[in-house]
Amino acid sequence: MHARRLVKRSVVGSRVYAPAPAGHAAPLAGVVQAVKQESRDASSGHRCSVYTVLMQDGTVREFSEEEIALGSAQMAAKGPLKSSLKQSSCNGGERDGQAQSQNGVVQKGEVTLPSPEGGEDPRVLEHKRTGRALDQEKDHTRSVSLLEQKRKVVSSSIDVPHARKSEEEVDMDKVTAAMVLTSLSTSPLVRSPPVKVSEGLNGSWKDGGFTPSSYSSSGCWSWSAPSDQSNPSTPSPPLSADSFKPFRMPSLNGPQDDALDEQDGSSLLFDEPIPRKRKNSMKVMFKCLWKNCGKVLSTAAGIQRHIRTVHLSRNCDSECSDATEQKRADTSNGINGTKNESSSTPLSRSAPSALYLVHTDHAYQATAPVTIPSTSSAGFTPCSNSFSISWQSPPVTFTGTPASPTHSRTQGFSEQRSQTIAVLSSPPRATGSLSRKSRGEGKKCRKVYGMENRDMWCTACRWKKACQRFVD
DNA sequence: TCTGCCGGGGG
DNA sequence: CCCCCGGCAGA
Repeated sequence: MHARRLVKRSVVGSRVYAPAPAGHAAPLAGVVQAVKQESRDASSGHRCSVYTVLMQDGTVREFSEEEIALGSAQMAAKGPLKSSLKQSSCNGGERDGQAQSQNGVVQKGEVTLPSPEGGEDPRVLEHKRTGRALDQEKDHTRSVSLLEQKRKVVSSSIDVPHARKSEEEVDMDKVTAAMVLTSLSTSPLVRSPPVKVSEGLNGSWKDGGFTPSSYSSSGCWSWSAPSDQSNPSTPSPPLSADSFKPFRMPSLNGPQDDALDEQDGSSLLFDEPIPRKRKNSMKVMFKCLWKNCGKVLSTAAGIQRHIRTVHLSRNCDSECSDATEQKRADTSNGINGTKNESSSTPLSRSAPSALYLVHTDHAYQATAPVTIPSTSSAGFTPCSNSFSISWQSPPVTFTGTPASPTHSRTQGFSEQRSQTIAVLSSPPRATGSLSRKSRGEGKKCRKVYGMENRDMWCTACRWKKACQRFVD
């Protein structure tokens, strides 16, 4: 991912020549605005990229890599981009390109250290070429070698955009403006300002400092809608795909981007308000993400009722007796469902849903349980002045340290991804001395998935322990 | 006999 | 700590 971004970054902003549209004789020049990777064949590493190009005439078009390369070929003198594109993908034959782009996994050494081979870091070359192109176009007077030097310094650490920026500033004015326009017109997402993870999360989520009351004095973890005035230091529910990431970080072993990549559907399983886009222009809706449901309601109460009645078949507001409730949900949800109920059933009022996606199937896999104090009422609770939602927490035992690096060991099991940290507070089963726990009669992983799908079993089942997924 | 899972053990 | 598995015991 790093690598992919790297390459993209090096292409974005470059001037390219796209094939002439019908009726035009000459290729059109444009500026690359964005690169999309389209993986065609994961096994062979063959990838194709789609380049969004802002054309001379102001239109934005998308070209496949071949097209752009062709465009470049037509303007033989302007080779630079082609060469840099080559690195980025499609011709997966090149070992370098492959190593960098495949699987989105980055071998740190490869990327951050200067290339061992006598020559230059591929990126240096690429950059040099790009730089030359710019020279041609804008009479850039910087010498290539200086650039190279600079580049090498940078490449010995993490490649960061500003290194490039400093050297292309002039050009970037124009390009940046174009990019902004383009992204505004094409991107469905509103880039929300980066959340201060360190303040918002480290302080309270990690290190056992996790306290339900640390977010607001009212005890409600809340956000207001639609005026979006969330307290900067208060983790708010996910606003966009982007804003998901900071929240997930702590639970996903820090800066591993590939870990982030894995997150996707699983993080969307909550009845979260559908991302609000712009101030005053969006209505907050709640979508039921219960398997095969997807009902959308406009109020939290509505969705709450919906879940209770439709999915949980119950009307009680009372003591949603955590454990049993959770078990029920577990049972009816199957693999992916365990998270749904974290919204329908109180899980943790101060837990931003997105953060607690990782859950361990079994208590004994976790460390340092933290007990969340119980509160009486359940479900969504409107707070006083602004519309808000809170997850009231039943006596839930949080097993596992949310931010523990060791906890997020990658195991490659799909199940792991769909786990949620919050595990039921199983009322201490078989309290000590007592005899063997009576056999649960519910379906267990073994029954459900069968021996052939052992991979899909919960960890406990795999270990022949008491099933944690289909708890009776 | 099948199946859940406890307890023990290997790495 | 993670994981596997022998073997017990309930269905």
